[in-house]
Amino acid sequence: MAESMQGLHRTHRCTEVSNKIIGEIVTVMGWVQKRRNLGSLIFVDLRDRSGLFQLVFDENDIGSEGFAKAGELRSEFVIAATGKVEARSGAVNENLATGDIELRVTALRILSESQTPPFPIEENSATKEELRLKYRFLDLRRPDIQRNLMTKSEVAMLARNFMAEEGFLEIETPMLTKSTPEGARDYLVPSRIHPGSFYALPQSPQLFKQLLMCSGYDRYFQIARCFRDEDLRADRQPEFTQIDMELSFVDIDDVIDVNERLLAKLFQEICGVEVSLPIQRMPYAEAMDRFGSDKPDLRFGMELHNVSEVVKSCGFGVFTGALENGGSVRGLNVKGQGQMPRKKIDALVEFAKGFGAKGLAYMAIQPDGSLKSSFAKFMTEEELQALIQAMDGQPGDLLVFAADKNKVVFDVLGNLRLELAKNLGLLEGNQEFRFVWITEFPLLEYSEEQGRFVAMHHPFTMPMEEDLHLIESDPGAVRAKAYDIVLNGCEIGGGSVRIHQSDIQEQMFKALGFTKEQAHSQFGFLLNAFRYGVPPHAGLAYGLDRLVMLMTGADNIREVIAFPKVKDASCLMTEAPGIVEQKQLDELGIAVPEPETEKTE
RNA sequence: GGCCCAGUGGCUCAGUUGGUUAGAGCGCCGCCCUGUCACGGCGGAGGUCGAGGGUUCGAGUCCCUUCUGGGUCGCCA
Repeated sequence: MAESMQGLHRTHRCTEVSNKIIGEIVTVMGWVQKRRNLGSLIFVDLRDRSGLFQLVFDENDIGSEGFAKAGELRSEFVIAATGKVEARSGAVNENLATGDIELRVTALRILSESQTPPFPIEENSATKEELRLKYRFLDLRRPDIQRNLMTKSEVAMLARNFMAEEGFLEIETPMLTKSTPEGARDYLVPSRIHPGSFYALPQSPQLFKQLLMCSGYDRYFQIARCFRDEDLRADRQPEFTQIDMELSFVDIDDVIDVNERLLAKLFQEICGVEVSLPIQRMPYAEAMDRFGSDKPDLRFGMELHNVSEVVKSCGFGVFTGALENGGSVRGLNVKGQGQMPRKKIDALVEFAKGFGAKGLAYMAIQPDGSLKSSFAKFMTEEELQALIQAMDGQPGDLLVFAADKNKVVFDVLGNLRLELAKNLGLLEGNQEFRFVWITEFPLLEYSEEQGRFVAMHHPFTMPMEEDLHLIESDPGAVRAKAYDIVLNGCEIGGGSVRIHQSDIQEQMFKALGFTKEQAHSQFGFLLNAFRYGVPPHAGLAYGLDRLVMLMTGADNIREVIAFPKVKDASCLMTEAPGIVEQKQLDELGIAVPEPETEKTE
């Protein structure tokens, strides 16, 4: 039944036809969005990636055979229609870019028929994501997803052009590379030729781009696919794309400068937003202190107050206990929420417990100045008043406090701050794009699990010169020449100046508890390269998917990835990952344990 | 691995304290219709209520287990 398109040539996409070419004969091809059959007159909305265009079928124009064919059209049939562009004789459709014109069809070909799709192909789909992803090829026909992917393409194109103009070279790095145990879990690829040996898919091109600097390429960039075998989130997929760059003979300010101009360009072109430069910078310690987060959302206030000093000798054991254990007591002033019902406050306490808090102390200042509080009975009136003053509390405010180790306090209040902003609708209708560079990250953080310091960024991050002397005496206090670019509370990129001096690199490995042998077995090729003349270098990488997610206002990363994985890292459409044939396993020298059989108890 | 939410015709949902034959809108199929664009009119088909087990005279509804999808904590240098 499907017809050939032989002899036909598409002259226009749907919305490329305009009222400027009324009277011309055009051929359009696309999918049937909707048919409206009035008996002796049939309207069809034709869809392609550009939009919709109305076709009119009248037996007087197309003949009885053609008209009968038009009567058979159904949703998602692929057709070619040739005819004359006309101004609409009926009403104009204001909702359509092509709403004032239509095509009077004189020839129709059905290029492909379609079954009725399992869900409607339309904007703002209400369909369950599970079904959309199983039929992703249909879901991808929807205009909103098409716009997202077109935006992503545009961002990549703009970035490429910008980088080229700035003298960056686009150079590919391997997908089959070596596993390094630091960092995220690797996806492994077995080697057929070396049974028992494995490649790893790159978590980022980090080491290769540093080697390119050693090789004199000066300024490198790549739009690079990266892989991390960790659990998924709304903004995390196991494979994702970075805009990755590295520059030689630069320090922090040089990297920040070129990236601010890149961001300004992207947001100007894509979102029509003027990013005022320079972008604010905030040291990590300040971000934690004020917002409890290293990716603060600066679109609203509700900053943390450190009240440790005020409560250090009060009668409330939870507060003083936290301080005695080296922690702190900090609070949020939730303005005007002093009347929040107990039920909602309890929900906040539960929320806080999800981040490791043992509880959440609160104090609701009633409009008449009286207090409803979970801990007032442990404090004197003077202590309470001092605390309220330290929190800038006014009648009608709700004060919430976390007392614990600093990590927990920041975690709890940082997330509570975001949760409250969401609950109270503080960001509703906010169109702002609020950027901030977070700088001076700690170089190392102590891992309880591993019983040693681990690199916060990676082991090649340059310590700040003024902190170098602390690397042995107080490793946790050393700050790094690392920076993240944060947009509206979302980390969209990050990078660092790298170590290019072998003595500092050795100190770093020592601080990480690596022996020379371990360092060499893992990163020998890089350390080797560094013996042959290495320029000072630094770099940065953006999460392209996250960036586009924010630009398009999508609420999860799957909306900007053509073929994403679901929560358990499988693909509902292809059903990957899948079982492979024994022959393949044998060739790779891989033995797979029998699936566990039903336990009999 | 933990916690939370959801699952009822193709799609989106409603379904009361457990009580006849499980409903609606859209879609789909057929007939009619010359200016529709959420076309309209008439008629029709379509459901093991995610699965299994239990309680009960009786389960979409209550209990247990499990599957699927989502969110999140852990994890993500």
